Amino acid sequence: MGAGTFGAMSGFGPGDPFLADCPARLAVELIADKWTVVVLYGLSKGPVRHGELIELIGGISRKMLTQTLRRLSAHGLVRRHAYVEVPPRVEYELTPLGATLIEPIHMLTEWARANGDAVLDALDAADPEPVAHSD
Amino acid sequence: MGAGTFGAMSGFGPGDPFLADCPARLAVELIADKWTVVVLYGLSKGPVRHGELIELIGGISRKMLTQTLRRLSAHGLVRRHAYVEVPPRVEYELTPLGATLIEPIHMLTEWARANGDAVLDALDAADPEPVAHSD
DNA sequence: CAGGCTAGGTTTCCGACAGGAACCAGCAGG
DNA sequence: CCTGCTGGTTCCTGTCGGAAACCTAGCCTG
Repeated sequence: MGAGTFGAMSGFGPGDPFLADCPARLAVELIADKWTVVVLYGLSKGPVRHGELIELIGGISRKMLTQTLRRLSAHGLVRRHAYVEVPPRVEYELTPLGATLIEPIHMLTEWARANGDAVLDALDAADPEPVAHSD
Repeated sequence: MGAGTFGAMSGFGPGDPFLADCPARLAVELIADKWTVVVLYGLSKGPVRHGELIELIGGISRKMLTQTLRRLSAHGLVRRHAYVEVPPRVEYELTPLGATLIEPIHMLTEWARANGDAVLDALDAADPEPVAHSD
């Protein structure tokens, strides 16, 4: 094959986070979750309690919040601090490793803030009537 | 997902991609998919065929690839080129809007490449063996 | 003293979705 | 004639997400 003429497949090497056997794929799939990015973003401002996250995020169930936080904790991105009080108080905070994830996530959310409108506009143009129930 | 009108109380403003009613949340949930990031990354080098993506990604089924590409196409991030040939040839490429997503995704994958090892290490430390019951 | 409250977590049930495999279309070649 | 190549769709099933109820455990209130 020519040099650089067909650049579609030539650019991917064993270090690319694209191939199935690359460890980066695992990390990408780690955060490629419905709630992971939102939860991490919610923790970016400092320690937050369980109930605070529930109300803050809006739409997540207790089960999914606990599950997501447990997974992040298991991956070393979040630290759980359970105070032995009554009523029980549990705070979650980012670990230094988790804090490094805030940067790319922030870029992602910045992109969303800048282009979310264009995405919704394209979605509206592609599917103009999602309300039409003219069956 | 019911985007209820929950009142946010902390330092998150109405423009934050964190609240349920923020359009950026929609965009974040758009890419918070198991395959979306990987597919977009696969398209970042130029037009790619359907079968090429299948082999390149490794692990994705035809259905999920088509579904993911259709969704990205509906959101204006990907453009589909179907050549009327035999055997049929279909190429997908990023739109300019989709190309702007490559930057944050690249940051994400760079983070994954840099910290994926630490994540796996923390995962290994947190769950070394499920038979260790010191309790 | 009994019952309810708070706050985090878990369990159960159910609906939706991801995923695999088989099938379809349409022409070329053995 | 029958198979194969390529992209896509449909069917079936396993798994996952979501809602609500239940649990713990101390304190407050009646």
